[in-house]
Amino acid sequence: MPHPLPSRFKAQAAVLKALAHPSRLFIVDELSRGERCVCELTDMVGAEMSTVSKHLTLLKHAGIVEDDKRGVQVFYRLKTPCVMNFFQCVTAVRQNSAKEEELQTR
Amino acid sequence: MPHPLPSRFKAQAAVLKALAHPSRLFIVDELSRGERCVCELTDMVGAEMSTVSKHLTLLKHAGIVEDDKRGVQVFYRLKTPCVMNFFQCVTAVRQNSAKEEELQTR
DNA sequence: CGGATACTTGGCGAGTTGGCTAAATAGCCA
DNA sequence: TGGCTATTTAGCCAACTCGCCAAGTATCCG
Repeated sequence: MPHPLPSRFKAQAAVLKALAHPSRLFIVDELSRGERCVCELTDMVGAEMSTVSKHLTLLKHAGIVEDDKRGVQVFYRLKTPCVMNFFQCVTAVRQNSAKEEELQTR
Repeated sequence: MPHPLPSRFKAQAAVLKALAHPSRLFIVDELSRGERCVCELTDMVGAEMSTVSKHLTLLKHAGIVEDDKRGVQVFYRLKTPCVMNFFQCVTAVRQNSAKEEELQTR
């Protein structure tokens, strides 16, 4: 057994994995504009509430969001606002690839 | 059918998904210090070369790295240097969660 | 040419993900 | 209490991921 990867990469990958889904990315983007309850997010995502609830649980376990029960509703909000910084770079990567594809045209 | 998620989230999620694996994160981190050939990365990752090659192909398709064959070797390098900005925020999320867990101790 | 080295591709198996429906849980109000 | 609404949990299944080994391709060199 040569080298075990530093556990730092495992932990970082776990956070990225939590973000690596269109619905979860949408949710994070939406929460960057303020807290939302599960039913609001459910309407916007366009999936079953149980599915959205699972996505939120996953984001919570990854340490990206936190929740807060008020009456019969549960409100979620971002725990680490800088999460949105991701988007800038992800967009840069995408535009880069788009440009490449255009150039290739072979 | 209520709302289809903007395709922007799908594309962004694809990039994050490519990064969301410990070995690939390690590779990207390593490439941020300069180009490397597959055999160098293989030694460092500690997996079969075929496995590392597959990770590199995946990163290439995501538009994160590009390659360059020189003789019998293939060198990979980052296509979008800002990819490393991710790490700062991912680390912040992780420290945030670590703190939470410490506080909870219930 | 044949052989060695560097890499990629194909295929398989174990494990994970993500969606759904149905059932359970919790809070509010009559 | 019962009924209604909001949410989570459980269970199922199809699809995907990731590792390995084996086989294929490409380049260099003798």
